[in-house]
Amino acid sequence: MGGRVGISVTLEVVCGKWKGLILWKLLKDESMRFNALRRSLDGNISSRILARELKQLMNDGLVERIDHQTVPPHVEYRLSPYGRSTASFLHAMNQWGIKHQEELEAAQPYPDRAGDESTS
Amino acid sequence: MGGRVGISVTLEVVCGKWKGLILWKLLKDESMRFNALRRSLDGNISSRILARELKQLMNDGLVERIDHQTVPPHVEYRLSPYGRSTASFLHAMNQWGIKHQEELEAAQPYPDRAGDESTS
DNA sequence: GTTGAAACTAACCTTTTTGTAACTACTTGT
DNA sequence: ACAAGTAGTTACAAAAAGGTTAGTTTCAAC
Repeated sequence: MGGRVGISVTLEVVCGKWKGLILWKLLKDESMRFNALRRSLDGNISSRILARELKQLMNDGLVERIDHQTVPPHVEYRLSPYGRSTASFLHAMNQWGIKHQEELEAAQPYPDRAGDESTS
Repeated sequence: MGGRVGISVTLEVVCGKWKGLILWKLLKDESMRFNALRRSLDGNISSRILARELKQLMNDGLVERIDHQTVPPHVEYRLSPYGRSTASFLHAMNQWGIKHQEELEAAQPYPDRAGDESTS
């Protein structure tokens, strides 16, 4: 036994291709509309995925949804006060990521992240 | 444009079901043998997966493999000096995870992390 | 002399995650 | 009238991640 530590909880919340980026974006931009957020994320997250990610983040109490109840819909997403507490580790992760990228570029000519394919 | 930030790099390195736990374990235990590490991780990571995770972590320069070259094999894994720098965000993630778990338990009677299934 | 442990690897399979395309209702701009 | 934008949803498909079983080599214990 030694698995159920804080780390695993945090990873469940933040892991995946988009969650971290969404939180990071909302941490900087205060509040964003659905499609604006969508377009800001590298341009290629589908609405289906974004909707689901946001739903999960709301479920975890990190993101709030403000529906302005207008007829061409106007909905905004923002971090909850608690959601903003993720800044504690997101900043650290961001710092490290920047450093790590430099390390990798300096050390490895071939950024080979395969690790499973045949090398014969 | 706005995707390729430090966060995404860090998530690529640390994400998934096991990487974070492996780093966390090696951060505390200094050096571990393959099967000892395996058994310490909740008991149910397969050797195939552990081998692959370690390979990727080595590829990223975070973990070192020390092969004692004995005939019933004896191999140890440990964090590289650089690997130990992940402590900067792993500690923060761990802290937050512990807090978050308390928040969830206090707030939500049903820990429903589904978010995709039919609700009809 | 069969069993078990060491550190893996290969073939195969299942589950989870992510993505695509089309479509909803309603309104504004052309 | 017709296209486009708003915030999504549904059905379907692909890819990635994770897991199972068995097998390798050599020695030490029973």
